[in-house]
Amino acid sequence: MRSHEDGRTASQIPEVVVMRLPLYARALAVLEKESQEVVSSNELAARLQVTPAQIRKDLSYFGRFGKQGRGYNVGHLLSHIRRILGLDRQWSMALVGVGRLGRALLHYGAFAAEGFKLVAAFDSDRRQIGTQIDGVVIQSMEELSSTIRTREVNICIIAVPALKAQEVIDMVVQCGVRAILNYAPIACRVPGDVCIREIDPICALQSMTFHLKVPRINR
Amino acid sequence: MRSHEDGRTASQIPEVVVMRLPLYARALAVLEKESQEVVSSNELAARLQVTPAQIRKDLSYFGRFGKQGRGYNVGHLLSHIRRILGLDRQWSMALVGVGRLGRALLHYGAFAAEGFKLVAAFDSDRRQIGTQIDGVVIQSMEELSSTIRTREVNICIIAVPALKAQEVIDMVVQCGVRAILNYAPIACRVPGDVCIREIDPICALQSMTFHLKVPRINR
DNA sequence: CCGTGTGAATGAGTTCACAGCC
DNA sequence: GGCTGTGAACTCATTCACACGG
Repeated sequence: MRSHEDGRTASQIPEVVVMRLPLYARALAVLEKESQEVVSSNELAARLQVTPAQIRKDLSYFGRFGKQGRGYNVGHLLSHIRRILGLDRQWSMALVGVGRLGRALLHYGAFAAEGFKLVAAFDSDRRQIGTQIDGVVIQSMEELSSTIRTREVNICIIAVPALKAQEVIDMVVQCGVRAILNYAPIACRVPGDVCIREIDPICALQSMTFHLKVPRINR
Repeated sequence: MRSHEDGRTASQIPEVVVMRLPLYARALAVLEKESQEVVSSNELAARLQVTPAQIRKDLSYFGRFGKQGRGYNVGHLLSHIRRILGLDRQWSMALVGVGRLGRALLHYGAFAAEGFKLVAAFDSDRRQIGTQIDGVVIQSMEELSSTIRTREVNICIIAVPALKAQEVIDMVVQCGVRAILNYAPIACRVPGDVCIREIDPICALQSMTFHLKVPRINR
């Protein structure tokens, strides 16, 4: 269904592989904190509940990081993966929609801890504009375009009601944002060169109940 | 020919298919609200950014819901999907971990609106125990086991720190919970008959930066 | 004609299995 | 002996294309 090639951007690395790298990075960070120097694909796989072959194959897309007979140096592999993912720098994010969910996200410390800095927040509610949450001043939607450009925002978090989401997404895409973390429960349309990830707990719940439905045999 | 919705064996339906059904349900609910009576796989696909064949194939795992030359009756298909997913009933959830994130989840109205009722909340922080948030009294971890059983909790939401998550998950699994929505940033181990879904915005961000990394050519 | 339902064909992703190196 | 890196084999998922029914 992908509309058409835009050659240049189209990475030949499977998206599933890219999505697993952060998991590897996280596990390696734990090992590093535990002062473990070397890890085998077997050990890493056991921690992550995947197969060792999966890890080796995934890594092989990017280079040869291991030593035969020994395994991977934890620190080296971690910094390689971080560089591959672009985690060796800070990223600037803007939040659109400062309702309950948006406020919770503004307070959420883990983004900054991982190098994702929330530098701006926007809402259409006049009463909120000008107020400050965790050091971020809430701005009007009219200011969105100029602020995103001047503050060089790379990523937008969408936390507006479903009905407004597509419109807001179109706006931020128009401003040159190419990565969107979408909390709105909607299947939205973005150009092929824009990356979007959905956070949708309702869908997650609704797909789990499919399995619960069947009555338990041995309780 | 596939076994129909009430088979009781470990489902032979691909998990990807199950995970798409909630999206179909959501789109159909919108159409129903718009008073549209009939929809073709083509139209539905256009709304959801998937292929029409995908939708038809997915639905064919569960039965034959359409009419040739016409399409699907919106209301009928929606109620079929809801029944397939087990959304034609209420589900009881418990929240473990009432930190900032947990509190935000307790306030979140959409769960209840979709038939997922938060009936209990647990935390290890003594100061919080006994206090009430949105009608739910926060209980101690010691009460978890008995409350989950007496209140017949089907689903647990995990919102505890990463270091505590596996331990808490083991506890709730021990209490017979077979569905877990995990907000803790950890790859956790559950028995094969337990369904778990991860909500992990950090991973989502970290996999998007892979694509951002490449400098934009035409800004 | 139009659109579903579905085998068959294609494509993507995972696992196997082993050569090669430490 | 142990473990990586990787083509080949295999499994799983998506798309095609068309027979069939409204």
